[in-house]
Amino acid sequence: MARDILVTSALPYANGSIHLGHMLEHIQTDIWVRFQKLRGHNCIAVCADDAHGTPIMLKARDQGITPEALIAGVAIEHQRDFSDFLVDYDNYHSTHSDENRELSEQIYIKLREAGHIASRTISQAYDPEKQMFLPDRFIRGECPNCGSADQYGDACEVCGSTYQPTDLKNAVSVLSGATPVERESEHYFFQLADFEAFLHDWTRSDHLQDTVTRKLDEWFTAGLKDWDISRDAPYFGFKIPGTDDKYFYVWLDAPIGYMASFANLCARRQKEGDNLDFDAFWGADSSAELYHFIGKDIVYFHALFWPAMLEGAGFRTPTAIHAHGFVTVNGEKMSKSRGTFIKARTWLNHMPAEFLRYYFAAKLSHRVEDLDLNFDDFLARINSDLVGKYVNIASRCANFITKRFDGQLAAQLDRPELFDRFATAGDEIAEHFEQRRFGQAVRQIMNLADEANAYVAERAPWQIAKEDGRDVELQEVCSTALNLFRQLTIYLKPILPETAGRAEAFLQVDPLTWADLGTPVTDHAIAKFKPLLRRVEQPAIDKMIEASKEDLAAAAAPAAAEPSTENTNTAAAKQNTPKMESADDNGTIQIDDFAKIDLRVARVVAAEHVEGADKLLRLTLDVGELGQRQVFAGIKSAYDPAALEGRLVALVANLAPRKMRFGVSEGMVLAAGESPHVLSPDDGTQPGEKIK
RNA sequence: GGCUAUGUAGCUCAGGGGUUAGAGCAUCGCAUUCAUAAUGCGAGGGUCGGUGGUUCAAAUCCACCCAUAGCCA
Repeated sequence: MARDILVTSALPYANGSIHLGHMLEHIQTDIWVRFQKLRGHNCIAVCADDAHGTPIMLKARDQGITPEALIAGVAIEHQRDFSDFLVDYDNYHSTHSDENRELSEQIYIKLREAGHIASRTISQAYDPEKQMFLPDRFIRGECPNCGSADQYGDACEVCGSTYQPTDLKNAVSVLSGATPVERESEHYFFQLADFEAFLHDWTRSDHLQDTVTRKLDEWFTAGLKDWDISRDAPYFGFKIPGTDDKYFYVWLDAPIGYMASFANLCARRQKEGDNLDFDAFWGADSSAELYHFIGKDIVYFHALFWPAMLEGAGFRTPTAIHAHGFVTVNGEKMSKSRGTFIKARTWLNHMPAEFLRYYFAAKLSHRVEDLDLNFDDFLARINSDLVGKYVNIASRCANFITKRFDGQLAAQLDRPELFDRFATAGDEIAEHFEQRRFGQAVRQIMNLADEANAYVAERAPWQIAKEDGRDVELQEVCSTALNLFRQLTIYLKPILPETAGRAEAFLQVDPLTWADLGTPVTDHAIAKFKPLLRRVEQPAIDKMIEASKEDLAAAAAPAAAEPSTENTNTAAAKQNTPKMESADDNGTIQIDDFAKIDLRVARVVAAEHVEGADKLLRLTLDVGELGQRQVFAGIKSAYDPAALEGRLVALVANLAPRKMRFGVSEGMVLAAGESPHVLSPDDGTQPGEKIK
């Protein structure tokens, strides 16, 4: 029976680029989701950018743009990175969205009405110059315990003691250098202790890994405290209903972003005439499954606050939280100076996405453990597993079929019992995938690949080929091997979707699913074999590490004195603040509103028809400093693609990327009229220049 | 500092109170030439972070220590 499954990855924070730490999570989510889809289940994956909080407000301020413009640009970048890593979300949204505002307010109000929200006045460090309250990480001073200089407001990196920011000696604001003053402010608190009994039970009822449950015990032992869910203006986020200058803390509305992204998907599907019911997945009595993939650093948000919020507001709670460890590179924490802080884009510039997918899969377990990306191991593993074992099976047999039998597979197999055993192995492999023991699944798949190669060695088709009268045998042996290869392709498909696609093209079969395991392809024409994967070479790895170092040098210049609130892996720390506002309901807008639209000159690098699309052309645009963009424009009726190449056009560069049937569209080309006429800047402008 | 994890062959990892501790890669030998220097067969290599304890028996349980990672509303 098909299961209804909703899966999420943690929302990446919208103040920086996606890196390998993020990829560990998004890749494992994607593999699991693809596996479920391959098995025929109704599995939906959603994600979003986490767009609120002090760091984003300050970064936008630094760059002289609105937070909206900042997060719109980051959204485009994030979605391109995921898409190019073959991570396929059914919807990718933003926490700064109407859906999220509505749901956040709704949940807050329900919690308040149920009496779970308290308010009281607290005293906090305040920057009199910047006129804002300071999150702990924005204050530095001397440790009250050991006296070490230049320590953060929450903990000393030298002696390890933790304290309140007000305890720091000679404290200064990181933002202005001013001495913080104490100031009082009213804050709102979520009374977590109201849910003590519920959470105690929930955390030990198979929703969590055992180690996570054990870790959470300390929270119960210490006693559940109130959770501060408000922040003072200035803040970038949602205003709390019934207040003028209080905002939801970013961690309040971030997980609600899962729901918002799903709600957004429901609305989209509805427009397409497809019914996807929000309540069927989120209602208190939902029978759908709900899984959150997260990093170990944000366990308590997802395993305590989040279920309590959902319970308190009358929604269903997660089926399970899947926590994972962090990425290390060559045995050490990712390091910018060593060139091992590798961004997703840098990887893609030097290495196929699937190689990282395979390597992560090969080493992932269901446990909360860190995963080491060791490049020597990586190189050996990709080349020997994928090229030497898996692809080699097809590579060494295909030629006989092509040259001696005109590409035709035999009518029956040489060893059907071997084929059957490969199919039977699927039960155990599926169970490993299901339980997220990807490493064990891969190990088992590679054992099968070894067996397939041993079979070929044993039957030695190259020997048979030299002897007259053994043609049928030759054809059957090679057909058997190719059918084993096809089964391995099914097993690897969640991990290597692109390679599987090439293998399907080689075998000339429809997209493979798990259900195809038991039936061999016989009496069937295949295509000429072309290499499915290329080996990894050491120089490519060296170049990637070099490029990561250069990345850092380039980023260091404009970065300025902003403390990093995101740790090296998943999105984490979020903090306080400001005011934005646009308003005006009379139809006019302010110059600030116009400034939100990032209009750019772009040159059409390539234009082509899109197969299956009536109105669209696929444009590849050079946008100067913003790089290349793919845009789908509805101008097929008016333009011959060839005539567009080389032309300058006007591009809305910060339009949220939109996933279309044919790919992701990363912007909008301006055009006028019914049979559209593309607007062109005069000659003399350069791609990437701002239009204002 | 507290807590939760991790520490097994050169590398990456399985295993987990009981015969000689496993795999892949790397190394060495042999075979093979169909294949992207791919494949097959075989060999060498570790006393399982350290110390102490429980037990007839510990890599496997317990305590402490060391190293590493994360979290501390």
